[in-house]
Amino acid sequence: MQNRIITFIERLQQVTTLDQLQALVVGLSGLYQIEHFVYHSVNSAGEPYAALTYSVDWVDHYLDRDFGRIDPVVLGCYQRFHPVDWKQLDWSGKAAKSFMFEASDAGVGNQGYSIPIRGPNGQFALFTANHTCSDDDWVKFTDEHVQDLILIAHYLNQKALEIERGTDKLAYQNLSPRELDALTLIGMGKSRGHAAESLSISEHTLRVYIESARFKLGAANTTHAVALAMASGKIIV
Amino acid sequence: MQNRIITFIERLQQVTTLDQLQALVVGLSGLYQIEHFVYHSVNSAGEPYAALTYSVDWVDHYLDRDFGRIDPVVLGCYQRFHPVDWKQLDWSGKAAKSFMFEASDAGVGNQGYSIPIRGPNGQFALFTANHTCSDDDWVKFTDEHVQDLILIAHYLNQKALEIERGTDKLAYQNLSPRELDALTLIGMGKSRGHAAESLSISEHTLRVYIESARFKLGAANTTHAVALAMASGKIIV
DNA sequence: TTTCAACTCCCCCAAAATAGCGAGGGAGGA
DNA sequence: TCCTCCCTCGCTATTTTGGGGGAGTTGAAA
Repeated sequence: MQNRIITFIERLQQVTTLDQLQALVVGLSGLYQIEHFVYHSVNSAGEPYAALTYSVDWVDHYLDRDFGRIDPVVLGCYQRFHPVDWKQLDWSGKAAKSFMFEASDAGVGNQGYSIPIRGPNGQFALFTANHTCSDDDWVKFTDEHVQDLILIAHYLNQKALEIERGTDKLAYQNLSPRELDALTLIGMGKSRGHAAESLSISEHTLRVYIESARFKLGAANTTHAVALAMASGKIIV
Repeated sequence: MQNRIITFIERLQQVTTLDQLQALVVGLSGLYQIEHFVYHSVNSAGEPYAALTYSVDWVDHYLDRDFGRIDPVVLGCYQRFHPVDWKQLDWSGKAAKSFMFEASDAGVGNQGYSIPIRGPNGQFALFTANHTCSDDDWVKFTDEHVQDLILIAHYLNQKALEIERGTDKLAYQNLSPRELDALTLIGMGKSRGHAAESLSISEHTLRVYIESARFKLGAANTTHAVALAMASGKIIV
């Protein structure tokens, strides 16, 4: 069934707004005869965006309760590269279990398959197929369509980034090489004094870099600056 | 020609070492009748790895001269998500031009198409197809095989990460819920006092969590602890 | 040419974090 | 039962950071 992915790409090419992207994802549901598809993304500024077929109530509830911090799908995929079947995830833990029940009540199917996608500047997105069926049927579906799903995830994210870039108004500040060096060393656990020594500069100069980086990142303190720089992929410790 | 990607995946499944991955990439060259394929990756520890068909001399020269810092392909792809034809990149600039001449002398073809791929913890990889031909022929090839190339890039990176993960020995310490809460709030830029307030505990108690987390993570200070917890996906700020 | 951003260095002092010593109650496993 | 881990709280002294002043060089872009 090569035509479905082609159909999808043809439809995708017509898309120019986030609303249309939402409609496209809803259309996927019909195309593949799968109950739910979810694309959701968190960009470097921490602004979330989603195009999905779940009920509005469930989405509101999810955001309201900040379920992103306990959802095993999100937590599990964040550290993975390869697509993951929900059965492989860690659903033990009280929070995860009660989350699962709530999700189930809200119409989320028992089977899921999620693909993590990452863009520049620490952007992270998930593309999920969700359905209600037996384990065997689900394995059959996923085995048959992994490649389609990977490509759809890729193209969806590409389009989402494309649309967002148009509307992206935050003049994002680039950190200078020295600022990055300083943040990296501090993030590796060195004190200002030691970090300065490593860079062969005075402790004061290092402090200037940290302060400047903090200012550019809008961080409240050094720890925050390191966390923001890491989250946006600017530094790796 | 759906069979080629299937052939590739079949071959990939036999791969268990980095040497075999190298051989697989060389094989791609024959499979698609393209002069060069390059997969190269930089993991979170900053260790590079590459599987490619360029000459050893060129690779050595490239590494020796630290061309990764001026190569327009690397620089351009680092800020992009979508695959990019080399013609779209910025080849102006003295350094880029002389790099291009050197590459050309070393047997690198005039046409290129590169796909950026990103994994967890800031891992970044590039998959490139390189050939010598006319612009028209190249557009024809890329148009026809984008999907194959995207999938190959994805699977190559998946395999590379899989092989690498086998060799990673990071000791896994579990942080308690309160420790995670504390680290998360601190990572979001709160001071100890405010974080304690948010958790409705005394500032002292919060301090104990941070210290305990620091100890478990083997971190030198709070900033380091937050950085380590983020890098290992334990917290999301 | 001017301008601007990045890089480098110095002072002082208040605020915050770290390091050391404690304590006790509750939940769960050996 | 005992032991261990988690959660909670207090005190004091020392070290590290943060915020406020400055000032000079270099190199690239406008």
